[in-house]
Amino acid sequence: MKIATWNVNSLRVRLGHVLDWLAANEIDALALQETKLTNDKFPAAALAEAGYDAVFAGQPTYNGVAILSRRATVGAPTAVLRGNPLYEDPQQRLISAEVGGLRLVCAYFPNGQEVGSDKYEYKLAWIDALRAWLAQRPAAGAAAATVLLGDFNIAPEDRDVHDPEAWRGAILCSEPERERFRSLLADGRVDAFRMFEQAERSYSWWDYRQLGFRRNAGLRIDHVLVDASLAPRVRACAIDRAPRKLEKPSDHAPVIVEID
DNA sequence: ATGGCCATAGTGTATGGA
Repeated sequence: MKIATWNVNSLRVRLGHVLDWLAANEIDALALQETKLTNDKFPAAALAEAGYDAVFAGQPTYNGVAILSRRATVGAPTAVLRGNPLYEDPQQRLISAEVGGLRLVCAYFPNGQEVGSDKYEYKLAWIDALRAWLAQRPAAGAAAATVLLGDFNIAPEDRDVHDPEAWRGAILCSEPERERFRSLLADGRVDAFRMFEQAERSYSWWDYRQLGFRRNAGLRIDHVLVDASLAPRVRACAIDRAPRKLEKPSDHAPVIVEID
């Protein structure tokens, strides 16, 4: 089963890229972030035409998340939950559903804007609440194993940053953010990307400015965390840079994980 | 020199992203 996550930075603008990419890569489930669409504008019909069922949680202008599943291979998403029951949040950043026997949790972590700002405090509180909710899930065996995937807006280590000194302590790289990423792992998850040999300077986001992609001036902030119980079934994990090379790309590349 | 781009709402230019 091939599962992926992609911050598309407007599904309206990127729908063509998403459809082309799904067709080319035989993706069974796709977690989307920053759809930037209200639910009435979600392109469910076009996706259905392409063979994908969708569940989504949107709002005007900002945020917005969705989970797509390939009808022919894994069927429609079930047991859909929007948001975190432990954390009232008007921002649509979280949607979860069962697909192909796995619990997928699609997350768009807050950006945080600047260390010490109100948005930064919101980011940390949002992550703490996510952790608390995930910890409440029934014990393994009683429910589907979980894949937590999305745009975490955290570069976990210096090797995930193109210029670690320039980014030292900055938003996306600050120690409190990294500590929270590590705590999500310590709770019993594995960073699927780091289970495998990867090229040095592997990133999932590149700034639109300053020829960021051409210079590979990027960050690895999009992640797939699998429950430790799932790790033996993970066959591969990779970042696909191809869509970042297209005309009018998202600034993020998709991350694909293959699970038996 | 610390910005440069992109999307949205909406038709100016501000906000947010990372």
